Amino acid sequence: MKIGELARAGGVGVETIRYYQRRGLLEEPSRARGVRRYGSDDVRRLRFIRSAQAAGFMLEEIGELLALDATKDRNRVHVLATTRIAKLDAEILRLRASRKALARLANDCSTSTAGPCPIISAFEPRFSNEG
Amino acid sequence: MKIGELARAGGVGVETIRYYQRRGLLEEPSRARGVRRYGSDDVRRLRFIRSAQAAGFMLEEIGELLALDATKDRNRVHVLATTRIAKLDAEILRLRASRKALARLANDCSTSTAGPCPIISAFEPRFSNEG
DNA sequence: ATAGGTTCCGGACCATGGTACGGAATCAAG
DNA sequence: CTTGATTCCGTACCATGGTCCGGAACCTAT
Repeated sequence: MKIGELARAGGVGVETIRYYQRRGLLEEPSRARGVRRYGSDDVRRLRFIRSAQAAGFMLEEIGELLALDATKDRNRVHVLATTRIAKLDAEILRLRASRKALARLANDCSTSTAGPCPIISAFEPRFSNEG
Repeated sequence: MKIGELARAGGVGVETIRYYQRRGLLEEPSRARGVRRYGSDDVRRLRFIRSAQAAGFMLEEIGELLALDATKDRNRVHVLATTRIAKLDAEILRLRASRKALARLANDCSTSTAGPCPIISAFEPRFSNEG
């Protein structure tokens, strides 16, 4: 299996494989006359990376997950997961607050057809504070 | 008012002001012997930028908002806002999906104390597919 | 006048996760 | 054996929003 096949198997680009190797997420495989040869382990590892990414882990954390032992290092894995959940929660709250404020403004903008745009006005201390 | 005072008034760093000027978000103010002098308009504009950022707009969009007229360009503002809301919604859904999957795994990890870590296993096609 | 704090400026650098480039070598098919 | 696709490699570049650097000029207080 050459790099292009691995990339297709994992749904990523060739450059991404090479990037993961530089990052240490994928090992440098054996080579036949200079050309890297991969096996099913590499496909699994690549899919692990994509799964963990989908769960919100950063590549650096994924590197640590890959280095851990599923049987021995459960505590550490659990810490990584709960930390990541906390970060996801914080980010979701932030986005929801933005969403809410913006939705209200957009609604005001639709209902009131005269005067200055409420969205612009809301951002302008000139209108809301100074008069 | 010099750049440092403006920065403090807006709760940002001096470099951020200069960056916004490079980006065209803040105008280059008049100068006294080479030193930029700012007024309350600049503080308002800076606060506008921070407010719009808090609502999830990117700097490029904020540049457009700043160039628009609150009275004439209501339609355009409304489009920018609803587009931004859609992007926020998509991002929130993505994060919530990650959050949900990860929370379930972390819970499994807490409840089952034997065997391989469910979080690692969930990412490993080896465990879930191949046996 | 002089010391210390600010400002000015372009350009480099940070995180994050890739993507693109260009020339050489190698691989697979005819 | 030739042709065209693929691989290899280091390096530069992309988006996004800044942050830092270093040396020169300026500003303020004493």
